[in-house]
Amino acid sequence: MRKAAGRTASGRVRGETRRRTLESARMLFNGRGVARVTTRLIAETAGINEGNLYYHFRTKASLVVALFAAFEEEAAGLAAPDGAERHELAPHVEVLRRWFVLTWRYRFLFQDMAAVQAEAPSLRPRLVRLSARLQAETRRSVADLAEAGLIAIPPGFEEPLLANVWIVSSSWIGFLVLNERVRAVRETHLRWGYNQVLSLYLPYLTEPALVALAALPEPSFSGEA
Amino acid sequence: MRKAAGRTASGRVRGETRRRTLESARMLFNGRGVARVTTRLIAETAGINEGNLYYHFRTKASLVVALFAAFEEEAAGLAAPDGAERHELAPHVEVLRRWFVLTWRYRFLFQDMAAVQAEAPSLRPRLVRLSARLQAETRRSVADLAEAGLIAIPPGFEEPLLANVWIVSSSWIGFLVLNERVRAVRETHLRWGYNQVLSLYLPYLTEPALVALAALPEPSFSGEA
DNA sequence: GTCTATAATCAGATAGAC
DNA sequence: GTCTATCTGATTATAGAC
Repeated sequence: MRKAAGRTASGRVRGETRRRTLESARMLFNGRGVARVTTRLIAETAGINEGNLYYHFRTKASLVVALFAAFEEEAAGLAAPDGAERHELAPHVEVLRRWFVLTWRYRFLFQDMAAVQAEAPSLRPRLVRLSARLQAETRRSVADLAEAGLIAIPPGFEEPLLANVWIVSSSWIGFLVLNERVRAVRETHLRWGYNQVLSLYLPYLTEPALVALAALPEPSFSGEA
Repeated sequence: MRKAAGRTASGRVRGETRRRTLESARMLFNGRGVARVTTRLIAETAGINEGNLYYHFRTKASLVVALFAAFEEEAAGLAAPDGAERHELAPHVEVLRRWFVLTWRYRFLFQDMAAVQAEAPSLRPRLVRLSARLQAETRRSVADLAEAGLIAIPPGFEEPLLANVWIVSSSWIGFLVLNERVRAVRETHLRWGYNQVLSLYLPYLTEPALVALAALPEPSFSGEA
């Protein structure tokens, strides 16, 4: 029997095991936190043997690193609006929405940041850089909106606002998990978090911005696991 | 040689070992997270043997539970202003300050909530209750201030604000740890977090409240470990 | 109450056959 | 690439002498 193209000796699609392992790890990390997920469980969930897992990932930390790299790559595509769009509200809001969908898929990175750094200390500078980049882009967004007369932030209020945006963006899930009995978080929850962040900006939006915001269609948070 | 009153056969003050063990555990948990602190390290820090630690605390979880109980007890003393004070700004702000000092001492409970619940699942309902109680008191504070004309929150803005107050109050430390190289956090940091929470209220304070706030003396966050 | 073993468990990781 | 078998080390916890 001839080997099909792109398949291994055991008949699997090349790269499939690696992909499935990462996917299992991501979902398990999201659900129970990095520290409480064993390589055994990841292998089991991926339908492979633990020894095989270690063939693809020589350490548990390298799994975490690989997932972070995937997140980083997706996050790189999330730039603040440019050109003509800079002075409109909608594109800025859209970036926020996309950021929420992305961070949701990798929520363990934010909910469980301490465990992530304990497991893979080498990620620290990359986490710091990511956070810095995103805060810088948020700052630019706000500046763009201010230029366009869509937001008006009194002097001295901007820095605390930006910090709170980051804090709420990365910690709202913990609130839900504690306060509601949220096990499987769904579209409603994602929308809830998004609205929490929006509510931070609300007091500073000008009348035209509020009108534009009300006119926007409800954002979609199509339910990814 | 006669045994001094209140001392054990080995000459220690009664209850001392237990107290020192708890204190060591609290500081280690604050510094490195519950999951990364071993009973060995706690015993070492407390200057006792590991076997001895297990004489005082039969499980690691019971250490966590004991610390939570201590926190709960201190938190019970933190009630929202009552009587005539209800309609003044200062007492409400003072409660916020005291809350910050307290949560600082037990910050591992908030920074590391997942690990706490993993270690001592029985704490879950107590954590939920505590969170509910504090949110209810915040809600009452806001209602009192609104009655007194010190704060004016548009309809629909209150619930998101209250949630954000909780989120920022319990997650601001994570922001600092990621963004600054904060190892030993000090008075400045505590004040920073306090100001972050205050900044959430700021857009809704009325003119008299802003005047009263400006007149208040700088709050003190005397440096506890 | 405090110590010195030591047990029991379990996670991460490796060796080598297939 | 995948599996079986096994090692190593760390960590919680216990038994029993002092």
